[in-house]
Amino acid sequence: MTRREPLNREKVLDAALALAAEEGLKGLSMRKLAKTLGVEAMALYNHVRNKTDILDGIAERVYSGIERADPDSPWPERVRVTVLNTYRALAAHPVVPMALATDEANPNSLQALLPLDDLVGALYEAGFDDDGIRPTLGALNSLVFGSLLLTTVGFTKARKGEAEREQDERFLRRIDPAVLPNFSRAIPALQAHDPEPDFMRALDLLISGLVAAAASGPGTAWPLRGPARRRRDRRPGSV
Amino acid sequence: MTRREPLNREKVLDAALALAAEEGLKGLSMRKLAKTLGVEAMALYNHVRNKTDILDGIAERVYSGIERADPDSPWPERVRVTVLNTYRALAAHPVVPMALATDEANPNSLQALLPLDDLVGALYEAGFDDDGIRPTLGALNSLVFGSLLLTTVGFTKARKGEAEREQDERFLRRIDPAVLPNFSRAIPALQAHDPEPDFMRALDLLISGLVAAAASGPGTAWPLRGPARRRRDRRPGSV
DNA sequence: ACCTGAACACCGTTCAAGT
DNA sequence: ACCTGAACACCGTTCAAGT
Repeated sequence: MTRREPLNREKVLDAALALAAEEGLKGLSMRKLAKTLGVEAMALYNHVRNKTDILDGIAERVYSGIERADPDSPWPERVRVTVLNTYRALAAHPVVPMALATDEANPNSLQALLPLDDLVGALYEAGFDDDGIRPTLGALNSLVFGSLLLTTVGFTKARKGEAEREQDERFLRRIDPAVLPNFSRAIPALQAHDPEPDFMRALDLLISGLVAAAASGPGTAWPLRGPARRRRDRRPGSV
Repeated sequence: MTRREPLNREKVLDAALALAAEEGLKGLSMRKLAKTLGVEAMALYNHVRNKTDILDGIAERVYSGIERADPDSPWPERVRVTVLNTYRALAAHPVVPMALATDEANPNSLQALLPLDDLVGALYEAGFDDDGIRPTLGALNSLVFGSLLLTTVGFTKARKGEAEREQDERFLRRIDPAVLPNFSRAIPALQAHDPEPDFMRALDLLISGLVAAAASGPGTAWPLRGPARRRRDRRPGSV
């Protein structure tokens, strides 16, 4: 198989994204990737520093594809749209959140921070101060990553999955309603659904919490506070 | 080095937890694990089915160490304490959320589902119906996993970290306040903090959203709904 | 019953060598 | 300038062999 044009970084990243979509993060190896490009593994190192560089590259690509929200919309809507668009971009390429979570990739382009900047701006406008920004942003980011990882999990095996699914079935049948009364009642409702609508509802739940916190102003921004295992009537000074 | 007593499953799991705490999920290999036990890698297979079995085993251990909430406390407090205790148990052993996220482990003991059962019970009591349980539980789970993964990330490198930290510094200095005005303003506030208090505040934010949704009753439980990218003046079914 | 050595099929990466 | 082959230091796991 002769190749007219030589390889380049963009072609390597294209192929990496395609291979990862097929086989997941584990299946994305330098050797297999090279094979899809009709080349030996070592040839890749002429166009890419190492595997981390590839993962950083695809993360950067996916991040820069995030649509930005209308800057004139009210802040809760801006939060909602920014976070949802981030979710959508990452959900389309599950390798990226996976690689970020395992620290195999790191977001390292400034452009990728634009949606984050929008988010921070919306939160400032909502009235959160510097100390409220951090946990609030953390909540939004965690929701995105957590949702992606929990629903994306096993997406590699998902297609092989005959035996897997049967094992899950067996596990569910072993559940004793006497020991797990609530969970066993919820099992039918917890079966696989389209993850995006569920994410949207979860996000709205969180945003309604943000709205309540913003409305109550500083000092009372976090209801329901108190140390975890001790009862306390006083609420130690928040924000 | 002579050993009086032979190995057993519990000792293997102990050593695995210890090695993973030192070296992270990547550092936990069968060969290295065997070495810490003064044995060859292949000896482990007499006590454990394979590596997945080890990861399942430590996940099960950590999960069964989750303290349960007082069943007589009001439902929002029960949600808060259950989720917080889950967070704490997993935060003490970051390999576990990591292994679950990468699908290298799967929770497969019924006992591990007890906290989840408590959570579902609290949500039913709050008035969520079957269709509301799923996204609500998803939001709580996602918050826990997302928070753990985002703050745990790089915990392996964290101790090596001189060069790493310097690189982060350089990245932050490259940020142009003209292009990322909000984010650059927030940088000081976003610097590393103790993650647990931030998690608690994020959780309280979400719970206040749950309380609002529960109070508004079925049918209007999710404020701020509406399609993502279209502007809308009307807000369907707000609280 | 428990452990080991050699082997197989994989990894990422380096280095000298080819064109 | 770009690619390759051989090699190094790793993986998880199987299998026959040792005690």
